[in-house]
Amino acid sequence: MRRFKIPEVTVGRLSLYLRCLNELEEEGIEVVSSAELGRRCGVNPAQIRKDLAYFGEFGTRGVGYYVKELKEDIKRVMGLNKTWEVALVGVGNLGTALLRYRGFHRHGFKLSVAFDHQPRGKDVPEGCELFHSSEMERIIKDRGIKLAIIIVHYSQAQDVADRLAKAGVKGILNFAPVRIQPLKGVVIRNVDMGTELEILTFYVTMRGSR
Amino acid sequence: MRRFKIPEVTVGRLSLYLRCLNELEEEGIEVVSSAELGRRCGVNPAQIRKDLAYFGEFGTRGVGYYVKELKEDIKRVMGLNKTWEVALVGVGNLGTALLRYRGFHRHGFKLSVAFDHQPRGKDVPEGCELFHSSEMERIIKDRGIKLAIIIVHYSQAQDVADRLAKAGVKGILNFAPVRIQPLKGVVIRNVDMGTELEILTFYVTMRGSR
DNA sequence: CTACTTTTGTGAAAGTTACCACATGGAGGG
DNA sequence: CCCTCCATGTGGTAACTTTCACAAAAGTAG
Repeated sequence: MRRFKIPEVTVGRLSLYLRCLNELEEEGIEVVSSAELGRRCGVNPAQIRKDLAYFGEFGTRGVGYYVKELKEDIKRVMGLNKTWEVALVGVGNLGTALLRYRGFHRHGFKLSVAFDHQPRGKDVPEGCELFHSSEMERIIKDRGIKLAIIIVHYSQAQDVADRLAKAGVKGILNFAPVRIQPLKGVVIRNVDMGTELEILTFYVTMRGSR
Repeated sequence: MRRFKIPEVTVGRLSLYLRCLNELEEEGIEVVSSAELGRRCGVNPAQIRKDLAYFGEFGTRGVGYYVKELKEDIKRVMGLNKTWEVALVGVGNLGTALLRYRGFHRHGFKLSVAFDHQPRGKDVPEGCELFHSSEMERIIKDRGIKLAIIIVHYSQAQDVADRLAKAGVKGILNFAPVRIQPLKGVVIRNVDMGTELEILTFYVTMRGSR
């Protein structure tokens, strides 16, 4: 089982395979070939085999992959064989919506705490506690929370990230439209919805004008 | 000005440069070198020059780039020198939050119509009209809307996408956790927040265990 | 006008990622 | 027990991206 330098695209595809395997399981399919899996999720079969080969040998030659087994293997590899507590910072429009988003729970994430600099009057769903930002470091440290979602105004995003890192957070999902500067020992992913739309307009404009 | 096959990463970076140029402009900086721009947005200077070279020559040797000009050039290249009307399908938690998200407007997008199969009692912001899903094709066709955001239950996403494509939509931003099957003449981008968190856990788990 | 400085634009090298093609080895039948 | 079948795992290569390094061009000073 090799360890170092797994391409990010590979990791993204693992997540995709996982979703596809769940569907297969629901359909009662027990064994799947890389060809079939590839057809279903739009990935070249050789690509799938290479992706999996980074982590070991999960298939059986002449047969394929046992859906249930492969699912568990991928979950283990990705660290998804446990529930992760996630802190959310910034309880505005989008923040509130994300707290209520069921998708995260399905994936084994629990948004258990939220922070805002104006918590008064704000409403969070059952199972989530809301605190003032000033308590952020303390609570995250106490609970040993490793993942956080930043969804504050872009001018505050870097500061929040720095504080989260200091409190022991190891992974940050940033929705604010700024690239957070790399922090030692912290993995950062930026989701920029404005950019996503702009990429669309680029290709739409281009196709239209040629 | 070359045209074909611009890598997606390049387009994403153009959007990043644009954001950075806006900041420079606000700071009153009129000229910037690829070195300075690169430092600010964490991109190799040669990369920036290569990215821009796909579309023409925008700089002045020995000087750099005129911030205002480059900004306009990039906007033109990306098709952002106009306001785009965007349709949003699925007015649930996240859908509603996206309708209220100011970020899109800043980028020149106008979420002017929304659709839901249960529009009754749902509240959309000023400047946005809410309709029943059954009117989707008609209204999109009538208004000539080219961009849409899908944020419905994953079981309906493909069907919605097919209908949007038929109605003349050319670009789809899909937030539902399914890969939409490619549609002829339509650019599709998937934003999968579950996957984003999973990629984080992968790297966090990996770093922790080595 | 010339010499010098600076930063672009770009050919070529290095580094990544995706894909093909086939040897390998497990499963099952005779 | 051997033979056939079939899909995996993987070496090699093609395709693509990033980075280097330098010639070319523009501005400036003497």
